[in-house]
Amino acid sequence: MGEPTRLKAIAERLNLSESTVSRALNDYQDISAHTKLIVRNMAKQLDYQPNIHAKRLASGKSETIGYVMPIQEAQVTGQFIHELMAGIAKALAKYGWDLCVIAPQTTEEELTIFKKIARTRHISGLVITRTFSDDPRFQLLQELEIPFVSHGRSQESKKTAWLDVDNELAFFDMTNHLIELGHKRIAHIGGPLHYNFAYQRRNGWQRALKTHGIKVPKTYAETAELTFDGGCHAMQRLLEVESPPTAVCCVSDVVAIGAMQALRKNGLRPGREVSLIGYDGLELGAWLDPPLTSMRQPLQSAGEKLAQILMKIVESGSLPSDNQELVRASLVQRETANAPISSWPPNRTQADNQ
Amino acid sequence: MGEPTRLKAIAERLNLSESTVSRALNDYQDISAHTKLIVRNMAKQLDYQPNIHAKRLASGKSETIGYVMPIQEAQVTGQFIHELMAGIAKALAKYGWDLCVIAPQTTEEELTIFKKIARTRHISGLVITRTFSDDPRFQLLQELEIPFVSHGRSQESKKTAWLDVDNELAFFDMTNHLIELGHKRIAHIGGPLHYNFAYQRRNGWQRALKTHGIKVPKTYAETAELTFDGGCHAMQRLLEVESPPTAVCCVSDVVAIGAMQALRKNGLRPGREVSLIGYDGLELGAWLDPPLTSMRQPLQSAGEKLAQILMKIVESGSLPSDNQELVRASLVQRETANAPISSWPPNRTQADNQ
DNA sequence: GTGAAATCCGAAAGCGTTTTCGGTTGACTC
DNA sequence: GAGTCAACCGAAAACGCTTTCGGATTTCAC
Repeated sequence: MGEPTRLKAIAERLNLSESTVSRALNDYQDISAHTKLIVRNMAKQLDYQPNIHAKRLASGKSETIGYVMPIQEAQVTGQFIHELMAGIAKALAKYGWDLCVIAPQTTEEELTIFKKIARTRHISGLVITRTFSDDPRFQLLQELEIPFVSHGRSQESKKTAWLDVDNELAFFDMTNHLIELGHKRIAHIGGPLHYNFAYQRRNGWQRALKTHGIKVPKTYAETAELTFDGGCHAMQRLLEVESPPTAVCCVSDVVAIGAMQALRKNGLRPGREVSLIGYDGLELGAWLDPPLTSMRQPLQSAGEKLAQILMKIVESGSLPSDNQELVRASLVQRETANAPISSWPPNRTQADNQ
Repeated sequence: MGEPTRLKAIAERLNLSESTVSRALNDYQDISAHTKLIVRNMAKQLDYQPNIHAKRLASGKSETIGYVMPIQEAQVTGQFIHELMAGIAKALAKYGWDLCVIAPQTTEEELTIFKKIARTRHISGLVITRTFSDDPRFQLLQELEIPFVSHGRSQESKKTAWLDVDNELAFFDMTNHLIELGHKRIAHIGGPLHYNFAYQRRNGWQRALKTHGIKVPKTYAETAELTFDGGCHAMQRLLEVESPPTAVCCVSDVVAIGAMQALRKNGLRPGREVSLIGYDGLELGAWLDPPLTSMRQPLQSAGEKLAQILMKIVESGSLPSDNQELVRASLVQRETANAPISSWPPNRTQADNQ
């Protein structure tokens, strides 16, 4: 392909200095419109692409943002991550920025990498996901003065930029949907509360119940690992309480799928005896029998927004005003959320039944 | 955090020149062992991290490889991509290389990006996946002299580097497994043949049948889109042929899951009347009822190997000897592949039954 | 017609590395 | 003691861009 075109080549062809050409291409104010025009035309003609390393060295900017890919701990996060990354990459590409993937194996390694980035500055901003209620990354990144935006909040994120789904509202909506279907015995299978979203989701469920004056036994607030087995066990426990629920709000689709399994093992059909709603809107939920009703948040657009927020922060050097955004999840109606049936629970009392 | 440490700082502290320090850190032969030692110690003490842009500019190397993230076309590729990327990133991190994600929206855009990379050279090598039998990328990348390695082969990949699972062998193994269970009426739901792997997988199935002298009607070779619906429809067609199969080899898990659905709709249970084996080993297969038997290829290690092969190519400037590698998939035994039962197919003839 | 301001561009100094090319030592040979 | 050869290290030139600073024009007001 021969040597790539350099600034010098353009300058020589046009009898201009390299600095003029550079400023013309970067749209400086002290270059005449005419000069800009001929420079740009020549650049296009020669298919000029600046040497990115020279540019970044000279300008001190890296135009690269890093995405911290979560460790392969929870299940089926792949789809989630893929969509989010696609969105991020898309938005960055528009501005010629690069997306660099960081895949730490442990939390300690992650923090070490942050420190390294703080010194090298070859990555000018980070997108982090999978936030915890008590997440050490927030403080460290602020100390290191690394611009970042998180997908999901933390207790530490009062003054940092984030984009999050309104988990509380999502579960409020979800629970209301079940109430509208006629359910009163609505349980919740939540996640470990060190996940910030688990905390919020449980709150949304509780608020909906309270709003409608529905009281449920304490045993209806279950907690599970965010896995198939976790959901399965939690559902099993719910079936063994004195008067089991007629509907369950699950913290994630995977947990819900585990819960479905537990129902089947007990000879019950999801959506008949016990309604179930998951969260994540995984497409695989549609392939189950019966297909899983769920809540879905937009991921690709979330990725795009994350990238935009972060680029703003990097460029301005400070937090822009609209640096925190809450998006609303929407219901994906499939077949596991229906009206309660009279034959369940078997030992149902008259009072419950009214 | 203050200014980062520069080469200069180390040089001044030790009364050495910058060039000596640089060469010491890069392990040049003309620097004494003693000097190297003190330089390295000082570098560690000052927590020196070279400015990557200066380094890349001066050396002309970018130490960055790109991963072309497939477009969101087929389903549940997310998990697949995630694992592969994790492997790639892990291997690269060991050598301080960066992983840059490229997410083209269309095939044309992908090719345009390649051309741009060829000029800027800010990415020194590419990993591509989702290869097609007739894949234009291979020729273009060779023309542009961009080092690359593919996950999966193509007709064009005779002289390029790749890592692939032995699809043919996998389906040979898979089919043999069914034969050993006693099946003779073994069908295949394949994918569109412009996918190279679809072609190979079908061949593996055919070879196993031929090896055992088993003849099946032409109608047993089904083709489906790589989606849930595709699998569902293909299975439906298989159930409608004159004497339906007792077992089906599916080109992917998603297709197999679709096939399961079709079976259920016809009142049949996967693994009882009709055995089913998928391919990909998705963990979600384990959550189905019944859990889906499948074949699994190692992905994380594949990612690592891809990275290693590519780094070698980039560094050596030519193809190393071991630039093509075939890995073997292994059976994930779950519950949809069992011995045939006598009551199926309903109109079974004596000859079939022996 | 003069001075000031505005407009436009070039020279040159970086940015922080790598790498080539010589030069200075000291050891070793005869 | 002159010459040879390693072994080490420093000077300086890249690498290709950005950005500051100042200089040359032109424009404008008076």
